[in-house]
Amino acid sequence: MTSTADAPRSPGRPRSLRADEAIIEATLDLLAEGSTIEALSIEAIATRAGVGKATIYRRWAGKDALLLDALRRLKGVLAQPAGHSVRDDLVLLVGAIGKNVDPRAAKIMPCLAPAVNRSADQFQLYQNIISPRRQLMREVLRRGIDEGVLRADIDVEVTMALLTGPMLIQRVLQWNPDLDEQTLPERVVDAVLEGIQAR
Amino acid sequence: MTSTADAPRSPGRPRSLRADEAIIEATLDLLAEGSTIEALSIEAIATRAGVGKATIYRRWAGKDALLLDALRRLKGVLAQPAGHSVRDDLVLLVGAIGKNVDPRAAKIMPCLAPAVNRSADQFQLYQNIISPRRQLMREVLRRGIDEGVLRADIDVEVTMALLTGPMLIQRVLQWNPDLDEQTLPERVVDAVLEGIQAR
DNA sequence: ACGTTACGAGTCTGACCCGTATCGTATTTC
DNA sequence: GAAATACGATACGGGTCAGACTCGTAACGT
Repeated sequence: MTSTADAPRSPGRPRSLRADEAIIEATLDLLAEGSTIEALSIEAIATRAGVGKATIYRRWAGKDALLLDALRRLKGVLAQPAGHSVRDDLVLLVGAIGKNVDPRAAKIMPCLAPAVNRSADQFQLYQNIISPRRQLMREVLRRGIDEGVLRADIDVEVTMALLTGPMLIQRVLQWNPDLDEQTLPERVVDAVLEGIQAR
Repeated sequence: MTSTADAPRSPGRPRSLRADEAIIEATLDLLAEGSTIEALSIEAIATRAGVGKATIYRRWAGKDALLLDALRRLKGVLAQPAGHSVRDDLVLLVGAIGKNVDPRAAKIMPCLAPAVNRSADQFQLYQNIISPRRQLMREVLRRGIDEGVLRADIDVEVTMALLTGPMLIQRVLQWNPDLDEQTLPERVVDAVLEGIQAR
């Protein structure tokens, strides 16, 4: 959506790539600093980026379009499971939940929760981001079943929720301040693997 | 914070209880209809409640104070586990997650996620609401350990996250649209009890 | 009856914001 | 060098909102 020029040749001054960058960065910075999505104003972004408002409107139709591009920048690379031990792969994937390359992401993510449930567009964007990660975990679980490490009768989708949920509520909602986030992935995976029932 | 009169005796016209009620209800209605917390204006609340703005400012210092009172109203009664089967009690508690007496609660809850992480006050309010529920689940788990139904070496806090997380991400974030919310509590509890590992 | 306080409705000032337009200037192609 | 397009800055009309204020009225105590 941005101005990546594959246009044949345009006369006149070309758009500044630095302005593109500055606008996106300013948007993410402001969000990470505590501004909520709707409190975020184009004016504030322009000021922060050292850019005129017109420069923003020349590139994006409005706040939504800009946010879409800005948030796209946030989604980190997918974790790549090693493929040896199912248990270790799951620990890796669970540990990667809510952990993006950009440190600002952690602050921004909780803000998206409301938007996600109120706008179909944003819900779609959200699903686009998480569904490849779900797929990754799904494959590891299937592999575990094939290898006989996991029971064949488990519900894969429920199991994914089982693994993802605890990590997500902790990282996004700070559900239980006393839980140690560092060791949580390991403990979650092991607990789900072994169950809690006496036997 | 409201005007519940335990003041000795005040001269003049007493505050209208109906106004209190109408204001709170209007606030919750507007939130449930899709307004976000910060898009919510005192003016809109006053209009909706059929009340003058001054009547609101007479009772609350500002939007935050009003919201605090309004949201307090939302938190439903605690589910009361029967105390017979640990498994059934857990299903009950897990099923009660995010299910409040007020149907508006489901729509409003996701909006709180961002607020919770940005304001210490609201984080405290949030913890106040969920910590008694956590305690309830903790007791059931401890009972299970005492009765020998659950393993003695489980980490109770992690186990609670295990049970709560999947339900919460589903109800609040609609994490996986394909998961059936009705049967989820049962399936989560059983999966956590039995584990997914082949044996 | 009278003072006190609350009521709904409305007004007013000062913010802030959106999205557009218009400056003078800078950078590119032809 | 001329036309075209970009730039940052700023001004604009139109809008919403917070809070404090003012009405005339209503409900309470003494």
